[in-house]
Parts: sequence; C-alpha cells; structure tokens
Amino acid sequence: MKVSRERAAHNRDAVVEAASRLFRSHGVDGVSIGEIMQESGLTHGGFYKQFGSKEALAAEACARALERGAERWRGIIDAAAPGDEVKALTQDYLSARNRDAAETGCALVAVGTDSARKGGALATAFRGGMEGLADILTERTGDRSRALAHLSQMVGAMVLARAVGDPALSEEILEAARGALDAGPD
Amino acid sequence: MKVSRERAAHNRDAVVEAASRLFRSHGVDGVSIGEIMQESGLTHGGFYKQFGSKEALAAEACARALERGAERWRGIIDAAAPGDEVKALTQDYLSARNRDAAETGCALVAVGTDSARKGGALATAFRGGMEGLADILTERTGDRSRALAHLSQMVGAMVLARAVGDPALSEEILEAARGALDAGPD
DNA sequence: ATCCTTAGATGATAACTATCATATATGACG
DNA sequence: CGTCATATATGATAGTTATCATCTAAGGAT
Repeated sequence: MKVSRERAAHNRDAVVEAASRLFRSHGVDGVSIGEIMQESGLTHGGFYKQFGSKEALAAEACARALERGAERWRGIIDAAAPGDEVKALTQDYLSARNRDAAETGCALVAVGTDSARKGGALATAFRGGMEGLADILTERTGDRSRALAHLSQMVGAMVLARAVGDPALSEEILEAARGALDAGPD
Repeated sequence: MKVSRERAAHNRDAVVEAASRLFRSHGVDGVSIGEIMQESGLTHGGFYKQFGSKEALAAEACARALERGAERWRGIIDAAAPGDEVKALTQDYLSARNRDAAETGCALVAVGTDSARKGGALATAFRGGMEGLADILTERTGDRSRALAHLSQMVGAMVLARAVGDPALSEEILEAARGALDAGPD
C-alpha cells in the first residue's frame, strides 16, 4: 500500500535509526536487511525502494550515528564548567555506561573496523563523522594533533574495554586512559 | 583418507594459521569455514573433526595471532637500543606497514570488535593475549596503568587510521599518536 | 600382515541472505 | 471524484553458510 509522504519520510528515518543501532550492536555483517526492516516496523520488501544497497544504508546509518555523537558532545561541552569541557567529555566517553551501550555508543568504536574493511561509502561517511568529532576537540585543545591523539586514546580504550569481556580489567583500562588524558596537556 | 599424526597436526596448524590471517582481514563474520579450509589446502568437511565450532577456531586463531604479536614485540625490544625499547615498539606499531597489513597486523585492532560482540571463548582468548602484550609494556614502563593507556592509544590510532580510508588523514592520525606517546612519560 | 581407528573427502541439510519482481492499497493531484 | 503514482507487502531467486552424516584410504597398534 501507499503511505503519505510524511509517513514515508518518517519510515525511512526509522530505518536509518534502527540500522544505526543494530549495526553498532552487531556489526554490518551481523545484521540482515530483514532484521532492520522488522525493527523499523516494516517488511523487508520495500527496502530497495528507499536505499540502493545495504552498503548505502550502512553509510547513512554511520553518518547519522556520528552526527548524534557530535550532538551529544556539544551538549556535554555546553553543560561543563568553563575550562573543564574536554575533561567532562573524556569522563563521559570513558564510562561504563558508554562501554555497555554499544548500540547507542560512539560509532567510531563500533563501526571503525567495518569501515576499514568495507571502505567505499561507509568509509567516506566514517571519515566525515570523525572529522566532525575531531573538530569539536580541536576547538577546545587548540591543537589538531593533540585532538587526534586524544580521540585515538578514547577510541582504543573503549575498543579494549569492550573486547576483554571482564568488568575489572575493563574498568582498569578505562581508568588508565582517563588518567593518561587527565595528566596530559589538554 | 587418513593421514599421519604428524601430517594431521601440521594440517590443523595450517587451519589455525589461515584462520588467524583471514579473520583479521575480513572479520569473523566475513569468512566462512569453507574459505578457511580451502586456504589451508583442505576441504570443508573435515573441519568438525578438528574444531568444535567456528567460535572455537576463532578463539584459537585469536590467541595464536596475539601470541605472534607478542613474539614480534619481544624481537623489537631485543633489537632496540637500551632505553629506546618502548619507542621502537611504538614506531613499529604506528606504521603504515602495520596499518596496511591487517591480515598479519595486531589482532587487538582487527579482532577487538568481534571479541566484544561475540564474547565467550573468543573474548577469553583476547583477554589473555592482551594481558600478554600489556605485561611486555608494563615491564618496560614499570607502571601497568601507563602501559594500558599506551596500548589503548596505539590500538585506537590504528583503528581510526585504518577506518578513515584516506592516506593523508590516516598518516596524520598515526603521527599524532606517535607524538603524544613520544612526549609522554614513558 | 591384519584389524581397527581416524583424518579428511564428498555430499546433504536446513537456514539464512541480499536483491529483485510483482501486486496492492492508498495518498496526491487534476 | 477519478486517475495516477508509489510506498510498502508478498513472494521468489540464487547464492551462501554452519553443521552433520557417511564414506574411504591409509596409519598405527597388535
């Protein structure tokens, strides 16, 4: 059946949103189009009327997720005490909450490896989103190189904290990264 | 047909080795048992005589890859000028060579996300391998927390350097991480 | 030398996947 | 109000996958 333009846009949006969560949770290869559509309250068939391919959706979902991440960052910065912005960001990022919520957490961590492997539009979206986050950090550190290193530190700690599957070691990793970034010149 | 014990052990080993490379290249979900067996010069059928499941092989391959990584690290440390060991390790790790050779590169980067998602035996193997690398670093930094932060920094930089799919930005990320680790207290 | 064991080959299965073709109900528009 | 365009549903296809059953050739133990 047909559906109002508004409704169709809303549905399309829901698909991107569901994909953004599911891809972060299970990886691009770990989720099927069918699952994404079902999660969006639709059936699988209409997918290719809205998206060119799974890869195209992955790129769009990645861009969306990273944009959401940037929004979150801006909110934290706005709420932080002046001079404490980067520290507030770091504390929020390197938290057990972020570690345990891959589905809504930072896409740099969740999709990085997929982007490296698949390249193409996904990598382009990834790069764009990463630049956005790096810009936010650079604004605050005044030094792009320092911002990139900071970002790498946070991403790596989160990758490892999630990967080890042991709460104590995981917390140790996050704490070590927090300590290193605290002591740093930012 | 049957094969000598020696030959069987060699074959089994070849499967683990092939898996360790293929999983790092394409992810656990990106490679089939059939491909691994073919790459090992065998057919798919005998797989379950040697391994309990794909997951079990993934765990073994991950352990193997991280063990190889530790061997490499020890070699670099041995070859480095006294006092320069950590720096030599860092330079080797954060290199374009390592970035472009996922199939033989550090499994922390290549398998981290898979380990986080799949947990189980894979995560256990991952944790063990990571502890081994962390120990090597701790021996040299004298401080486990610093070692974990160092490791996180390297892993994160490599994840991002591979993910962005742009040589210039990629090199910028690696250089930023090298700079941060150089300036650090290690 | 013989028997038994077994690594690996062949083949099957049941499920799942990305993608496409077609049908249909209903908005959009005249 | 009637016609048309189209978003979504239903259904199909061709391919892939993990896993298992069975077969067989040859190693190993006696």
